[in-house]
Amino acid sequence: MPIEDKQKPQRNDRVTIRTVATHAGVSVAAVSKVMRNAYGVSDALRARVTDAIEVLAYRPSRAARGLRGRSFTIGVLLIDIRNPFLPEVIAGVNGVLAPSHYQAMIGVSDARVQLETSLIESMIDYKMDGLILVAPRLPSEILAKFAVQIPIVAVGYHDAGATAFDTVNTDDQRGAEIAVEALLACGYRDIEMLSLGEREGHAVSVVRQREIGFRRAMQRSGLGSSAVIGKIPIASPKREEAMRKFLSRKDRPHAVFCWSDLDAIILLSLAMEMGVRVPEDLAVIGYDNSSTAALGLVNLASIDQSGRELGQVATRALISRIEGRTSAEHILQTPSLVSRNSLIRSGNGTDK
Amino acid sequence: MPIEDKQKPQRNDRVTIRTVATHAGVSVAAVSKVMRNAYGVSDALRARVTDAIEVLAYRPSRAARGLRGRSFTIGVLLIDIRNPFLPEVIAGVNGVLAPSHYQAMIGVSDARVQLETSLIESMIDYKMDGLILVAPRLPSEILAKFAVQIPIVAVGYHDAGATAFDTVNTDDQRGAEIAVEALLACGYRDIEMLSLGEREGHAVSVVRQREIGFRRAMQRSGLGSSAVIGKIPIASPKREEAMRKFLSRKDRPHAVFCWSDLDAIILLSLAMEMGVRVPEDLAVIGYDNSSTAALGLVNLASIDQSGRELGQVATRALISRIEGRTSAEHILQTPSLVSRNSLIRSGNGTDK
DNA sequence: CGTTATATGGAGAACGTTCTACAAATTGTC
DNA sequence: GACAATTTGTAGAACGTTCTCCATATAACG
Repeated sequence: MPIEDKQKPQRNDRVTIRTVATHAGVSVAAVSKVMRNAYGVSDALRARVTDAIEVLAYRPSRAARGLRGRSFTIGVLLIDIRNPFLPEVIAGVNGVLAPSHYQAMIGVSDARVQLETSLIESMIDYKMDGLILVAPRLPSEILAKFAVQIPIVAVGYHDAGATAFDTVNTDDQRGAEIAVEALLACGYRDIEMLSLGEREGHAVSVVRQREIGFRRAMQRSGLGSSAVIGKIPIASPKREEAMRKFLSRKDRPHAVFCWSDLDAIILLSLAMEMGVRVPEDLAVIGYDNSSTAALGLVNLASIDQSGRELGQVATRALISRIEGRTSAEHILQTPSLVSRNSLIRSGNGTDK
Repeated sequence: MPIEDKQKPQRNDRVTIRTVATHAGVSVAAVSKVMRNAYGVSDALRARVTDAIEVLAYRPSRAARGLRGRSFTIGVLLIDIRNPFLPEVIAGVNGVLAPSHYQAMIGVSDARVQLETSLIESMIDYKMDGLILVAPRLPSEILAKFAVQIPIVAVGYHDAGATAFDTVNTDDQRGAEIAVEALLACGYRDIEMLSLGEREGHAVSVVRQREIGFRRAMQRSGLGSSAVIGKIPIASPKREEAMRKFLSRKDRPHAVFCWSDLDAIILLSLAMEMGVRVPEDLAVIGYDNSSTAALGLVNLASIDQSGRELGQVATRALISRIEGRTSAEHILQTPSLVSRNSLIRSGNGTDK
């Protein structure tokens, strides 16, 4: 009688690659080969293994996969889940990923550098196959350091000089120019930009890019000297306070370009409260063309950058990088204007 | 000369538990003990290991951890990232998790049962420690089956009879009652509810609960016979079409309770376009008290359920379950009314 | 000083994959 | 029919943890 009878296959109830192998009467390696559809599998073998997988409803353990090879998961890092622009990006990512065998896991950093770092590290520690970082706060050098360990695509991060990772953006400078051009076309000359407070957003952030575009467009029209950029704090209630101050200024301009719909919509609300008519007293144009902007009640003109498309493009870039590309790619989409009543009172408006 | 010189510690550059052990001059097991602060570690040993971890900036691999023990990650499954209510829940989850050593990973199912299943399975395969499912679509039996494999807390899922998993909800029946009571208090008698199309939302969903509450409150006031519930499709453009039809009805009621702010806000917009005055011609009350509802432009009365609190409570429940609780908990929070101009024209309104 | 508790550290077997080397079987070639 | 080339399948070593035994060293006790 053999002492070595420690062959107790059913100790646990989890179906592993070993269960499949036994059931199909083949080796573990064979099953693995079929899974990865590697070279050297006969049709007969493949069929048997596929059947066994089907019957047992086998799912490979992502944890184990991660330990050895790929985990078939890509991590998405969001700076802030509240911005209605971001869900669009996610939708784009999921759309591209759906037919593939990859899946997305999302982390939310709440714009804290600390948390952002630790989430990126976690995703690396999970052996995820690649990362899409949306509007990250970390400086380029740090990202480059991470990019050595894992393929990275940054979205909403203007660093065309990066060699270690890819970037996908809409041309925010151009977007701001379009906004200014639209205001100019309506006849406004005194145009101000409401931007984000100094401490938010670094040099490569979308905000600063939009400022550059704003300045350039104003300059180009000979209005360079009056190209004022107001800085609005990001958090309540200081934000509202700053906007109220702006609205009640004696020398308030007749047109304003807000760096984001988020701010523009609040500005619209406050304007209404304070009896400032839009667009008669003040024309407003935002950025992002969020779903709220499109509401009849709001009717905010905005610069559209398709978040969905951005997500799609970023995902495709990431996959190509995962599959071996090493040279950096820097993709720039062109934004477009969506004109609405906050810019100029249109025919189908509500002022009958 | 020994043939066995395969001791090449620096083959890869990843700092593993082995690197730490070598650096500290102790065994791998010792380091692991310190990490888990298990029994049987002297202060001296702990200090040396801690130092080594610090110096080497060691991070344990989540993949490896998952394979053997816990991964210190909890999965959050969102039905839809667009609903502004959900970010609040995430904020609550992150808030509770931040000081702990747990981290949240989010999956977005886009309300597809297929994707929801596969995401839950993935999270199990990652050996996550627990799951928070927000408004899942899967039937209770399926969730129970998953709950055998991993601790689960369902949010926005009314199944107080579930024994395998916990639920955390606001009392949606009560919320609807509060809405009706508020409308009654303003003197409205002909009240309709605009709910979600039949095919969306199952018996345990929040929508159906709100319908029950609506009916009960109407019945209680002797208005049971006129308690009409209209069903609005969830997707554009059918949604807008149905709402337009409602707004142009000859027998349109004077007050309407929308199952969600999402719909209420669109209704408000269409009402404005069609010249239906709110609240003079039609009073509207929504549900969720989303940030958009609070905008001065919108000014939508709503039932507030603190998403943040829901997230916090759910997270705490999950952690206690991970730590061993096996009896099911079913938590019910009480929602509250936030009155605004869409309900009744208040003094500080804009109609000067 | 011998015996027994107790505190401390380490060996080594999992966990479920991937993937390199290699063996065995089959086919092709002269 | 001998040999090489090719195809097909398998053994078994990683991967980086956790955690159950064990082996010591030290303290306690008579």
